[in-house]
Amino acid sequence: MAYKFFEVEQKWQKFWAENKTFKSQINPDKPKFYSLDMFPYPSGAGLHVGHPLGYIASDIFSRYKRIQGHEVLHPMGYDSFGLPAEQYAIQTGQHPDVTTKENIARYREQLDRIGFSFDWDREIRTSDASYYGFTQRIFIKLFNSWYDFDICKALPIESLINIFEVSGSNSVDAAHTEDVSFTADEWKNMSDEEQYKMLLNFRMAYLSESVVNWCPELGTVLANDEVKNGVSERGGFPVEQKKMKQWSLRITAYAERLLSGLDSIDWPESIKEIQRNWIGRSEGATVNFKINGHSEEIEVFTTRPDTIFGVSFMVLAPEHELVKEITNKQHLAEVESYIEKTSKRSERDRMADVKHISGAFTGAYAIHPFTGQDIPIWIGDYVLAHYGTGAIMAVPSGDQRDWSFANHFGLPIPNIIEGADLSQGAIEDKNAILSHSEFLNGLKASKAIGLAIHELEKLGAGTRKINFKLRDAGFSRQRYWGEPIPVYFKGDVPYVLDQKELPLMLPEVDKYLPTKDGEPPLARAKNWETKEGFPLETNTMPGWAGSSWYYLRYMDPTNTHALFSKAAVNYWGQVDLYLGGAEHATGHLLYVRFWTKFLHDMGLIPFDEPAKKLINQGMIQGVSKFVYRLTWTSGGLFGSDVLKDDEGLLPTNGLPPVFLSHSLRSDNPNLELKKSKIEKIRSKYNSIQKKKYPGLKGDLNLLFTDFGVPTHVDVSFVDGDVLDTEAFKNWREEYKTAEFISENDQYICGSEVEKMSKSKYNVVNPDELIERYGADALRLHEMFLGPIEMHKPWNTKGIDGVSRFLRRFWALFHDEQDNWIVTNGKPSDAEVKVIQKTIQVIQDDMDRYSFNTIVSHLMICVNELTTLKCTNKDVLSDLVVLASCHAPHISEELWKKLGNKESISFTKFPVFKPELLLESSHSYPVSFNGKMRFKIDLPVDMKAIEVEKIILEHEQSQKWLEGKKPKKIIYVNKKIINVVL
RNA sequence: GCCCGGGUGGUGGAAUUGGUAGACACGUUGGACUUAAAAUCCAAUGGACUUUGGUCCGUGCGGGUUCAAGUCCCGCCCCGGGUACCA
Repeated sequence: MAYKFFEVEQKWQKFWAENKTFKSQINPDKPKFYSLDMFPYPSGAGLHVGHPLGYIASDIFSRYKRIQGHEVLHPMGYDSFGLPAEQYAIQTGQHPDVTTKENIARYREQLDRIGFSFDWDREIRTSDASYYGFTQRIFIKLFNSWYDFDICKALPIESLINIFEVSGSNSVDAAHTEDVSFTADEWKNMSDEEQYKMLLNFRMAYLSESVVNWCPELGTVLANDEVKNGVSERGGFPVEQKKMKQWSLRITAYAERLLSGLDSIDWPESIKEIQRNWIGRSEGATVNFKINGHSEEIEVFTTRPDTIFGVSFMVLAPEHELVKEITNKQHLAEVESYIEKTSKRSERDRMADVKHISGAFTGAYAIHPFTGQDIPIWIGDYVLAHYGTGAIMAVPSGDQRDWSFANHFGLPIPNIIEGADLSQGAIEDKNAILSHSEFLNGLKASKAIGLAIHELEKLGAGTRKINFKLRDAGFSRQRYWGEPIPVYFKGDVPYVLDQKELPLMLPEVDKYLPTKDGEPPLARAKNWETKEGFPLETNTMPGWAGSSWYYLRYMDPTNTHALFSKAAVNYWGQVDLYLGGAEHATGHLLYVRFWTKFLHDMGLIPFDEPAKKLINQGMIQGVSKFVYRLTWTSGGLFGSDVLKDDEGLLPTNGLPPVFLSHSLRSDNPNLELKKSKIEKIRSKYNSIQKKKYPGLKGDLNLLFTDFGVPTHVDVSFVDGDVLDTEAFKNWREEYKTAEFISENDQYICGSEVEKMSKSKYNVVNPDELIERYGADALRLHEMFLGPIEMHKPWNTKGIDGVSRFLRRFWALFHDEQDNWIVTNGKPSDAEVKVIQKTIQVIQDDMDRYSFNTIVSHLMICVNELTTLKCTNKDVLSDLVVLASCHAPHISEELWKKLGNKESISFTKFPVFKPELLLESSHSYPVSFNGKMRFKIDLPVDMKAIEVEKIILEHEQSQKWLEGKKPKKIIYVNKKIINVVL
């Protein structure tokens, strides 16, 4: 009798749910372990086999930590605010809350079937008011805070007011939007409203008119990380630059800490690298250039102040605020037309057109701080307004872009590099030696940079400066389905709601679209104002708001007074293992670090990084299958060379579609086969058509080189590469009469690895696999596919292997009639060795998150115990525990049958006893000059000198020694012997 | 272009940190059991020679270090990801 996975799995899933087996609590007697999955957005499509991959891995590890004696927090929830539900609402009028709840129910059902050890009592949903009320509370905290660069910490805004009152703005280095300067007296002379407005410049959440990524198609702005290649990440719609008043969070204040914090966490190097690039720290200097005939100065940022003597012109971004000021009359027309031209070009056009050099001369000149020479000031779109200061000093000898610009416009290229040839391009090498550079002559960049800054500082013309690419995070979305921002306006001035008024509930609206005047959907809500009648903010928060702190809420999900209790954060602490996709590198994973640092500064949590260890699970790709429909059978009127009557036109409507098997697509070597098959179809078509259209003259002329149009076919109709033609015919009405040009009586499909998606019909649904093979088999198989971090195509065939393993596992405990055959008593030495070896390797593999190799070792163990005909209870008990993380259902059942009352989750991981593995003899591989030649069995405790003697006298050795004496004999771990000749 | 990863049988992938390359599985082939199929079990399975005892070659390519290299070093090629006038 075979193992009946269906009953067993249902039984235990029910048991775990009813007994709340995986409930976690603050337990000071036990070490804690927090294992977290990135919570899903509940989309309408449900789960495919790719989704649970990470959940299975984290579940395995959670179960492992549990039986290692940890109190494990392993929660799950839903990131349930988001665009798709809203798009669906716009189309159907269905409230996003309704669809979201339906989708969640479906997700839950699917998740439950896989046998996860989640503590469902801690479930959270970001779209629940009981959750987003606290997200709003964090926003208020951000609004009421400022960042002090002197102590590198965010502080309550009151402390900034104190500083202003005592010593004005200049004694403090506060993160800010606009440069301002005032004394304590000036501050005190401001009205309350003036003071309030001034503070807005320093808050961690601030409102500003800024250039944003506007997506007209989606009707909302997008964050930088939501734009890929100039189009929206979701939907791929074009994105424009637009000036809008919107909320931003001052993430740039944390740039330095976000960067240095990466060194303290065990995250994949690739993610850290992406974040480092995104933050984009560069060290250099700002240099101020005076302008001939103007009072203003131009400030530039450069990483190479050492090349200052190579400056031969300056370039401002077309949007630079000084451009209009300094352009003289002769050049005004040209400059204005250039600005006009560049402003029309979208970000995307500019990106596509990098090599085209353009610019215009303003007619103004700057003054070199050291030489006093005149430097022409140009504008050009290769200088970006939003990086650095929006202006550069151009050094054509040391920067390729400056060189190209100079070359294009015939500007001088002064040489400041010893022995350099500048005819082909700039010399960017930092090891080059400087010349024609006064006090920097003969130096390399490494020395010269510091000296140049020093001299600039002496002149008051520059200062050391660190610059970041990271931009503040836009926080307004013109959307309905998101957290309302808890802000109201008195005139133009924003005020936050009092904490007591939270949650600010999402209002009902008649439509989920912007208003006629282009206001966001919330503007449609009735009475969208405070009790006093002040209008509320109509923007909502972006998708990443709720996910930036959810891991903290899991610790204390039902707390109604606070985000979480002190006791809970102190006990559970950081996430120990965080599993999720790498696509969130510059989004979620950066924002969650930002909010964690902020909440840490507020004294709410004792740590300032969210997760110690991060693993990115790879994507499971779909293997799409294709059929190839002969072009002339795709219906309609054909007037091509392919199909002709005398008039050149033939109706092919109603003729059966014909599909060409994959290898017949190529002419060789199957051309003859293909010809004869197509010939058959041709005569058949002719006779049908002649009957149908009696007046038809001539025959169909068919080309044999028709390769067929590749068409996606549902992967469930394909076994290996062979198409189930009957299932295919029943798929769609138009295929009912389909004919197939097969090879060896089989229709072979083509295939390609692609992302899993509904439209490609390559989605493999976990439910069907569970029905057929069981949840344990699915879990084992997903792990067995390969290392967790790797992208890999889904391969259903392999699931037979783990399915067989489960049957063999079951068969260790049962005879053919399913009778229990486990025996008490002392295990044999061989049995002990097998299980001890397995305990050792599985523990090692667990500790390095190598979940795929554990499956192999379980298989090896079961195979070896089967060979030994092991029925010993102690050995088999250990084995069941080892298997319980990957295959919990079958293990739980066997555990019960072994006579245990409690769930296997409450047992202990088997103890590895190395002394039980000691061997009395060992098989030594013997090599000569590194090449393995033979093996020899010898006692382990034999002395080295005796071993050498035996080996050298061995008849096999004579061949290699040829009578000579060996130079050296090398032992590796006393196990491998290499004889050096 | 720049910055990260990676290239191992027909396939997915092992190789505990320089020490018996190809574990484990899929697939394929042959066999057993069956009226038959499925299921199950057994055997073979990197390549080339071969006197059947073995021998040689093999981890993208070319060099190097070492008694010993998939692993370390140098120079290429290819694939995947990130990023892109970032001064």
